[in-house]
Amino acid sequence: MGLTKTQIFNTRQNQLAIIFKVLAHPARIAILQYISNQKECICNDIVDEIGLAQPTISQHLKELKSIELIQGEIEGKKVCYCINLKKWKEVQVLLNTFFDQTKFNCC
Amino acid sequence: MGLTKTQIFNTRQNQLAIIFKVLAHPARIAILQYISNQKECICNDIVDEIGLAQPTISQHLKELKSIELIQGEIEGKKVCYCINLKKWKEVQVLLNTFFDQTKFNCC
DNA sequence: ATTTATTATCGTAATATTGCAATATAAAAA
DNA sequence: TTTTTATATTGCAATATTACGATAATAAAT
Repeated sequence: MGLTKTQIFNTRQNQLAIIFKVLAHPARIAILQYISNQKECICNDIVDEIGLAQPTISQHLKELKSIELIQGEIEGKKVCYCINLKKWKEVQVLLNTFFDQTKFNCC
Repeated sequence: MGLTKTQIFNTRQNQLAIIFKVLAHPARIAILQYISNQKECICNDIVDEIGLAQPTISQHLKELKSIELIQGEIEGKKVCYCINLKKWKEVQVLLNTFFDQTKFNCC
């Protein structure tokens, strides 16, 4: 096994799980925090800041891009990574909806 | 490798990542939704509801318990699992703080 | 006391994730 | 054109996660 049985869950449940999974790494949390506080957010600066190898950071950035939480704008040989504010807020609403929809009937 | 370098991140970043990781599975999302909408939240009912084997559900419940999102009360040979409302709200606040603290200086 | 019912734990196979060296790609600088 | 700089991709080793059969543990029912 080792394979999540996504087919037995609904779209919303799988969507939430994917979002949580992308956020489930301290490096990706740190990258998001760093990007959001910089005026110039260049990949190479992130490598210096975080302390992981360049390919590792590149891979984490790819995962953050996969759910569009960040977007990269090519500027010559550099890439400026930025928070996708629209998606960021959408995700926050989605997570809050999940937390608010629990009804606590039990115990 | 395959081992997350937690030591290079701060406590808050690691704490957030752990919470996100616990929530990063559709079965655990489904379990939380199911528990929160039942008056009687018995482990065996969860097994019937979700469609994964009993040991698998038991393992997922253990992970949810590990960050105290749920608590289990033994009732004879059954166990009543409930949302830990205090922790639930704490986690929601923690996640919202993370989302609100991004400042979007860039781009 | 034995059986039945409910949940937890162990062991293990399959798959996923993490991290990095090596290398590729692409654009600017020399 | 060659070199340098910045980022992405590939390939791989180490570790983690997912799922489940087998089994243990515990309490109720017979």
